[in-house]
Amino acid sequence: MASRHHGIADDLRHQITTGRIRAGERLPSETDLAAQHKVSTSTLRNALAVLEREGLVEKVHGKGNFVRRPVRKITYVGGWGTLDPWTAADAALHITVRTTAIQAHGHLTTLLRVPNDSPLTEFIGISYEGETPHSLARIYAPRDLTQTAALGDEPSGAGEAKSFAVLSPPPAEVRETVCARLPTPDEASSLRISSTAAVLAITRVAADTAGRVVEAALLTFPGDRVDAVFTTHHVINERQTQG
Amino acid sequence: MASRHHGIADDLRHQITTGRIRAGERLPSETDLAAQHKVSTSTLRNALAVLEREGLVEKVHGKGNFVRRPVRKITYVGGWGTLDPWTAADAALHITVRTTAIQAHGHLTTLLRVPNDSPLTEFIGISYEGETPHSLARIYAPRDLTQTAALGDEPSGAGEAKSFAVLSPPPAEVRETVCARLPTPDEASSLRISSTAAVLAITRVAADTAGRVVEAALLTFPGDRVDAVFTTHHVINERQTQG
DNA sequence: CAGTGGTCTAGACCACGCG
DNA sequence: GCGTGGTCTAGACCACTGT
Repeated sequence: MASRHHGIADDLRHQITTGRIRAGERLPSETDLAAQHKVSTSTLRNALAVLEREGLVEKVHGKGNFVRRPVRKITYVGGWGTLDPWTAADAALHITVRTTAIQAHGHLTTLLRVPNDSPLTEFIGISYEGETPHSLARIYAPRDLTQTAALGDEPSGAGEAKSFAVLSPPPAEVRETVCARLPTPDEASSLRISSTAAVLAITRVAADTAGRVVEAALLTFPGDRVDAVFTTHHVINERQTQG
Repeated sequence: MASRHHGIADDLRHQITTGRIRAGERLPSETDLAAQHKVSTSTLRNALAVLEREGLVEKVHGKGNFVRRPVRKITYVGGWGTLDPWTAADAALHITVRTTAIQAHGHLTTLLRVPNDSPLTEFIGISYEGETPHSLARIYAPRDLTQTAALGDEPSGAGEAKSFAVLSPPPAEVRETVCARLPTPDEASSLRISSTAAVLAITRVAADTAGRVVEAALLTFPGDRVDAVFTTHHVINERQTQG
């Protein structure tokens, strides 16, 4: 055994995965667990930290440690998925969106290729599957493009969850930059994940045929809940999907 | 200040980013730092853990805590980049590859769509920029396809570093599944990153026009060193890059 | 208020790297 | 052997949640 706390983590993990302790249930208090395993509370807390990083346990200050509901893997489909973007057409998804009028500044001007202070619409969204958050989105678009087809600010159901897409016609070019990192404290609490768990961050920039950027989306997903898939078709003797 | 150890982390981070302590240098011993900041060693170690997660500090058992060289961001280009895959055509890259003959089993049979025990060639590679590792690759291909154009097992220079591509002609379809997670202990030590830092894992499956899988690659990158970029072009009235 | 987790202490002892 | 980080202890005290 590598170390005492890993052994305890193994034990608890076994109890969780075999259903001895069920999803949503509270674990015994850290004091009790420490006593049961005859270790100090700090050692026991290290064991819990392992499980928390693995996404098996959620700690709630003042209440206890809870077994997380097993993850349902979601697939983000790249390239402005014309198919349903969450794959989870069946999952009971619901989304809350807040819309704000803002002005371009900082990175946004670079992403959208617009001058400083140019008018934008900002959409901030969180999607949930039941109680569990699965994504955070901040989407920006030039304001003159968001008059026609706009995602309403009312919560929408599963079928409409078009990857937070704001525009109806697929743009000519979509460029997605994917990055793995630890969540900011804000993201960790919004997504209810450990601040030491990995998140998948996607920056999606969509442009029309004229090269005008029509949307920039900053998407964040818990790493243990979503994979992103990108498919490229190469036509004979021709590359067509490389920028 | 959120907590004592965050304050100390802030202080040390400031000293590092302003060059007060330079890249590659060793920090004072934990005992000394604890004394300087008038905290217990455990608190000080928590502070260092913060910096380690941020990728600023590398801990080496028995030797000390070292300031990591600042990251040079590398871009992985998706879709079987026909352009240079690392973008870092200028970076002093070098790669070591180990080639083995193995037989398909478990997940590999699914990925490559071959029967159990069918003969494969396995390439295991690590690429370095100077001293710093920046990718791990395990590549599998049916053995009969690896006779002709094979990546030599000799270290190769920057220009040749075709994203560990084993085959010369671009395949008809490339499907890349991207995922953010914490590294396995093996990956953490191979990549010399904290086991609590995020990695970007890409599973790339390439098929030819007949639908035969010609290569499966399992790639792992330190999250703080690489982004992956995927570009999709939609031709008018037609989607052509969606699977 | 009682019960929970969160932070911190001041040590002990072990494991690793290097001369 | 000596200096380093790694693990662990047995507490104290603080902060949050519920009644």
